[in-house]
Amino acid sequence: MKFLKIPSATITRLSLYSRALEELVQEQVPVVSSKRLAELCGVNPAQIRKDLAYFGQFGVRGVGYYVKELLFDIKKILGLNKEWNLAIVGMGNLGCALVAHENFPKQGYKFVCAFDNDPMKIGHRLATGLEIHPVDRLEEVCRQTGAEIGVICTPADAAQEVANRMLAVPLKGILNFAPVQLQCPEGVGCKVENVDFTVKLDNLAYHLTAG
Amino acid sequence: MKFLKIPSATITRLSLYSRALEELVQEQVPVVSSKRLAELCGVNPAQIRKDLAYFGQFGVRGVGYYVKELLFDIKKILGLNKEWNLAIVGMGNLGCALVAHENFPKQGYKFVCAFDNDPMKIGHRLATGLEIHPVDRLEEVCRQTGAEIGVICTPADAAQEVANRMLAVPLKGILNFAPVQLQCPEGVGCKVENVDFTVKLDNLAYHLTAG
DNA sequence: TTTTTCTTGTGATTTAGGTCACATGCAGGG
DNA sequence: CCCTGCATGTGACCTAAATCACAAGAAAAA
Repeated sequence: MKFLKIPSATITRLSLYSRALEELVQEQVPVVSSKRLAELCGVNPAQIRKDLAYFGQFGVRGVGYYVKELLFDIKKILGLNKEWNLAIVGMGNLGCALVAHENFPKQGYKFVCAFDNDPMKIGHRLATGLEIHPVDRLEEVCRQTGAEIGVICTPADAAQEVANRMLAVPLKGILNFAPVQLQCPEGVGCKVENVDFTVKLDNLAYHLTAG
Repeated sequence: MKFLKIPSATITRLSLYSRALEELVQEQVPVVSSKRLAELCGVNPAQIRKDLAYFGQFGVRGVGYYVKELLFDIKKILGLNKEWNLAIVGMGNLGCALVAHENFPKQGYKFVCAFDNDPMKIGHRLATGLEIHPVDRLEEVCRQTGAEIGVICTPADAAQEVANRMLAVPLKGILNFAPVQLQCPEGVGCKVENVDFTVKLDNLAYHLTAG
């Protein structure tokens, strides 16, 4: 395979494939065809083969893909063969829910530090044992704890300020739950992903209204 | 403007524009150019004009767009000129956080009923006064309360079952926080939107690893 | 009134991504 | 050992979306 720019949609789908494969591992299915996997993920079979082709050859012609092997390979591609350290800012309802959420550790994501500006919360410990630090100390504590990815759960108007601090650490990835478009200076190698349920709801509202 | 299929990416961006315009209304800015709005949203100016062109003409040449008017028009296009009733299933940490989240009412989304299967939770009332019903009664309570959109916050293995019940109500839109690809029968006019932070995190992990 | 400036609206172009279709090659049966 | 069946891998094709570039039109200045 030649070196090509990999569509970001491909990465997103790899994540979906990985999830479906975990399921199949559970069910002790040894082999899966692109056809079957495509059904499970709701995509086109050729799409799967194309996506995988960016990274090498993983299947056996006439047979399909060995589930365990393929899962291992995809996880390796995505960088999920290591544990990722997360820093979270904004310990409101949503922030606390995320820290407690079981899916993160299951996928190898670990919260290593937490921040908030509310004096009532600072110093308090969460159920997981995580202490809440003031946002002032973000750079310092992130470095100490080896945080690699930042998670922003603050209100919209605080998010940019927090993002700036995260860039200063520097964290190289930000998962943003605040409903704002974060402005990241060019060239700073920081990838931002937005989790935007308001936007998703608006999509639903539109389709229910118009289509 | 002729009748064209509208890209779903356009709808997503309209939601972004709407958000940025709310901001501008706050700041009492009367007029905005596509150039300026594009900066705020991190998109191409022509993109904005193209997106709006699907729905009509909203600007004044040489001037720009009147902020309040445009906001009103976009909200109307998205169907946000009414209140939407939400039903939520799965009152764990995440579910409770969402019900308490201030952004939903701000945008005209209102939780009208809540469900869980845990006997410890059923009958209990949330801070908002919302009572938790057993999932068995989903169809009944959804109809009574006029729920229009379903929100799924259950673990992955319960999500499909819940979705099926929602289709039976019938709800016409589902916002799915569970990490599964919900299977919706063809022809049932139900739009599913996935809020998938695991996938977003995986994207970050990939970029930090490879890119 | 005429000219200049500015920004929209939109056809043309480019780019990117998704789908198709078939040759390739492995496995199992006769 | 050969033949048949099956699923991958991939080049060719097709579709859709983003960007460009410019004509049209409004307001302000001269």
